[in-house]
Amino acid sequence: MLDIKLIREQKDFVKNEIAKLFIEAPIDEIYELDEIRRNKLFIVENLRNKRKVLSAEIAKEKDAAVLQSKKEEVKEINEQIKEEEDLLKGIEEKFNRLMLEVPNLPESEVPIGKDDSENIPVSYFNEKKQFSFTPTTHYDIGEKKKFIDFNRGAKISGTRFYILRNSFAKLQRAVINFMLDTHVYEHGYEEIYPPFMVNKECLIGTGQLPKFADNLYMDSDSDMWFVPTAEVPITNMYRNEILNSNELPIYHAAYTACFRKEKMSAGKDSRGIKRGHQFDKVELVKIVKPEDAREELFKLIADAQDILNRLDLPHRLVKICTGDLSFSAAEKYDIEVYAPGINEWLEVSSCSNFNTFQARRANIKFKRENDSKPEFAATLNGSGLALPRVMIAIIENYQTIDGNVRIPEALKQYFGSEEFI
RNA sequence: GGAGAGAUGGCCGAGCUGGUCGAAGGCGUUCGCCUGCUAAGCGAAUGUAUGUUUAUAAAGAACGUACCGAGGGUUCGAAUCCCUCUCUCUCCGCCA
Repeated sequence: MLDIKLIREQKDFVKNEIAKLFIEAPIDEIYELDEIRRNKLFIVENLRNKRKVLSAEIAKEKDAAVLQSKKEEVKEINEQIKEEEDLLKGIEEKFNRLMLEVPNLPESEVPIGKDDSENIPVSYFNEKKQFSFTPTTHYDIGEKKKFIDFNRGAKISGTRFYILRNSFAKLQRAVINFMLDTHVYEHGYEEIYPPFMVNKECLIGTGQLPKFADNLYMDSDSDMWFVPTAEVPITNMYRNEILNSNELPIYHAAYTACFRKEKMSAGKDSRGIKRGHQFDKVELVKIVKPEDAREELFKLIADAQDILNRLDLPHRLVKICTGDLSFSAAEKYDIEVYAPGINEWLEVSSCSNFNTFQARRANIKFKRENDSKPEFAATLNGSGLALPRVMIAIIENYQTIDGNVRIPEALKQYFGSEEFI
């Protein structure tokens, strides 16, 4: 959520910034509604004050006739209050609804661009591997060795579900442990195991709702929503809290399964394990002082990249342009790993700085000093990393000519004496 | 799932026979005094959000409104009474 004062005082600037995102937002409407809202609030508050004063007089009034007339007077005021309050409530509901639909403003460093075709790969890491044979895909290897069971996955759960078996299941578990261990022991994150289901407030807090409900699974009679990413439970741990500045920065790393309907990408990426309704992910979340947000973003990106470096996987960093920024993000970088079998750059991480946008929605504040005014904190997050695509990259990059997969050096400690799977 | 108890400010904890209660008291924190140093002692300050007016380079100031788990109701007036919901604790049942 944006600061209403920013819209109130610099409406044209806000409109200009949002134009860079190539989407529409009802800024003019909000601006007008804000003024109407404040006028109405003023009226209501004055009426309430009148009532309060009269009530205090009634408490002291001795004369029965005067008492009665004052009571009547308050009753009339109450009717007015009721009327005005109803109007105010309607105005505020609309105002809040519109405010929740306004996206975050981009950082000035974000390149202007219409859509993902204008994202900019800024740097490349680790050489692509040279193969003496034509590398095949992870799904061919997986099916041949019976380590991925697509048919049974579809049988028990439907399309876009698969079953990992045997060595691939073990590999995935090893990668999860490896990533968590690295972030927790090497990068200084606190490990978190959160619920995989959350209430609606959380999803509003981090910005998935109200706009993106169609990508979320939920239990309709208990207001329980499956998390689409650990960002949601982790960031919302601090919802409605005022943190001490000595608690900042907060670094959290969490493994969760993630659930997404992926309706909008129907038909896309249907082959393999690249895009499913359920996938595992290790997520990094930071809560920091606003002035530190950008610097923390680059540190977070480095932490995520470190996983790929330790696995010796070729990857690149892509700067996301304004038109491809997600709703809540002010600045975003994707990390894409190269998979030689399917010959694609796969997004394994999306690292975003939200500035105070999510904190405003989730009401996450901090105090600089004991006696200073609470301020909104900045939040950031990034995958560190998304499992299926790291699996694809490992399988396809480490495949051997005889159809096996060599276990990467960094993962050996998670296996016994095995060299290949 | 059944029975009962509870939810108050950073924390603890009064108030709950309705009326200067945004809320006693204590602890904590901050500032000042005192003091070889520290501790103790003494004094003062110390919730959040928002509106109006005013002011500034900023910060602010004055006044108002809302908030005692959430939402509704009764009343001239609700932390206090009534209803619904959520959560916590205790006991019983069930269970990975």
